[in-house]
Amino acid sequence: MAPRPRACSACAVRETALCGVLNTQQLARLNRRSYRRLYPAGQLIAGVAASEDWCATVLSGVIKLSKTLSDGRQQIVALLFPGDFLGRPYRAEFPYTAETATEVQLCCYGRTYFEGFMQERSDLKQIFLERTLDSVDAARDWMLLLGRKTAQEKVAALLLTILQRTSRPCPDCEQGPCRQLIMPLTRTEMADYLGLRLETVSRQLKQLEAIGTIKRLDPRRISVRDVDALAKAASSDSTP
Amino acid sequence: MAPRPRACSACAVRETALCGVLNTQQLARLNRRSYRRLYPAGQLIAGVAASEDWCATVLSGVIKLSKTLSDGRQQIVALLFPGDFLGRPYRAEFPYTAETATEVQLCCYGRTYFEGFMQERSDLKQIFLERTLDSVDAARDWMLLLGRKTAQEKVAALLLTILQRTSRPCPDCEQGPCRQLIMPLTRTEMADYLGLRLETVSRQLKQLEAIGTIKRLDPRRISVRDVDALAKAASSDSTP
DNA sequence: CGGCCGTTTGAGTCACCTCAACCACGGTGG
DNA sequence: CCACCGTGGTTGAGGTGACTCAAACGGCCG
Repeated sequence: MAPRPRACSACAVRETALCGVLNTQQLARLNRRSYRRLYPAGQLIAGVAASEDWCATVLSGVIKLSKTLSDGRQQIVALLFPGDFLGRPYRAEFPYTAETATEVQLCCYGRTYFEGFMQERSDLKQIFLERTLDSVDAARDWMLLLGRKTAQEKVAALLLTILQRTSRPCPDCEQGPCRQLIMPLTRTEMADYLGLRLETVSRQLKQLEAIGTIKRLDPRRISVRDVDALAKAASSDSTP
Repeated sequence: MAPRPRACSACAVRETALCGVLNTQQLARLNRRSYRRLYPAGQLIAGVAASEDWCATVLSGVIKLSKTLSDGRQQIVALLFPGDFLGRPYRAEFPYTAETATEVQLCCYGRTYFEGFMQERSDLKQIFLERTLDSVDAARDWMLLLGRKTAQEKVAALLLTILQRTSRPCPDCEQGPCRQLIMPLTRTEMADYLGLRLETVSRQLKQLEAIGTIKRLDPRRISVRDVDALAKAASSDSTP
């Protein structure tokens, strides 16, 4: 459940994670206070009730952050991919529910220790700040989607996001406009992220397939025949 | 258009703004490099095309940040009230459209100067970071509203937000459960913030009045008869 | 084989949108 | 002083995109 830390130099997210700015010596210090955790898919990581005194870097897998209304209505407010940061520094309570969408591996640190480390290493804090600013932008982009886009555009936009965050070449047709993606979310989760019902998501996927933009290989695997058409279907905002 | 700076000690947002953490000496230094701007209501402050090299603290009034799709669909992604920060440090492009909802007074600084000042005064940067983290939370709260709440709940939630951010005692009935608010937004703007149409906003306001939760004094002035009922109508999230 | 889970598909409904008329208010100019 | 607009808000009638309910499908596992 908590394997011993391994060398940061061999870390899968060495360049993309926050700690990418640290030199080897600083990295070694942080490493000594870090520990790994492995969660199966569909597991609660951090709730709201429990005050969370730790934070982490995602090494592998996908985490969903969600908020729930008292009557059960749920909204996924963010997805965390490898290299992303999980936690809420400077605050004991974590204001979301964090659950694994797939199997997830984390590199964890104590929250206050990490805060102290940021205080010392101002460049780390700087990167953290810039990432937080990016999170604001991402959340606001998604607000535009939730408030103003049609079901069709929402589903297309989600496919695009997944494609960008987990780019992998399509085994059939190397490079070119065709790409394959593996959806880390169930239909219900996709709906909870898009502010839709699962049936609507399913129907929109069918329609995107009907117009030739994508092809469903199986419920989880989707081949994007035409990335440009998908981007057009998503009305990727330009904010001119 | 750009009155000379005045003493920070007499500033209306002295305690609530970012610069509240600075001591008088540091404040004086920042003050020397700041200048004020006054905008009438309904004015474009900062666009997307123009690279913005300045940022500011809101002294008075309300600013809306919005994003627009190429076909004109618009979503307001945030409202800025007195004491709030406007701008995007560490980036030349400002990713939103900023417009005044009411008359607005700003205290402006050069963007790179402000960045340098944050670098020196790490406690300023700290506060800025914590505010940015709060912005993420606020945006995600609104995502829940946009994705999962009904028109009725959305309108109620907006009234609550305005009430909280611009609390003023009701002239008729001092304290008690009754409060009055002055809506800084038009119906169209309310709709753009809530992901609705203006007609729907108008109808929901009527219905909230019909059930006795609010009373419309005139289009801009609303008396909240029962704040608890309004909070209930808004399904204020608990995330249990 | 049988049950379960996630997904798909269909039919009917409804909350919100669209279109359109009307109203109240404030400014302008004859 | 009043006729004339223009703007923002309200109200009504009708339409529709997404939801609701329900059934059937397919893969997986015991």
